[in-house]
Amino acid sequence: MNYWLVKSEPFKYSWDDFVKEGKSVWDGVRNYQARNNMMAMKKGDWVFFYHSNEGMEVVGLAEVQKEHFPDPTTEDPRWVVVELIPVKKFAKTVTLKTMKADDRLSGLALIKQSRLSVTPVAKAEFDIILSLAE
DNA sequence: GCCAACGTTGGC
DNA sequence: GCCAACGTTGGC
Repeated sequence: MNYWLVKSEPFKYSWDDFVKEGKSVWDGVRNYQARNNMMAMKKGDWVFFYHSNEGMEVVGLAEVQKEHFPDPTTEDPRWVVVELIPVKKFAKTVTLKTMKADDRLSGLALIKQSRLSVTPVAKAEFDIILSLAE
């Protein structure tokens, strides 16, 4: 079981859009590192849903429903997508500010590589963020 | 709106 | 294969 974090700009695709649709094919990723992370996702892995730009906070938890398959939005065979389903919206969102202020989260890939749209989350980090969300 | 960080492209 | 130029992302 692995843990991840995906970013989305809420005015493009928000948590509410995600819940409304009931699932999401995570397409449009055009970065090798992010792609590699998606290829490492397994069905049942948990994924934090983070709002970038506006909000800058983790808003909910998703689950990997389908492991990687070719990105239907491009002919280019290099790119893949995964399918995610919403699990739950957090009672309390966890802001970037909060995570940055927490020493235990100083190694978080989200913080170290702020431009990467799909990042891994260590189990310890996952547990900490989850505890902050309740 | 600015700018730092970083990835990609293309000329040599 | 190097590196300058350029584009994009995302925090502030």
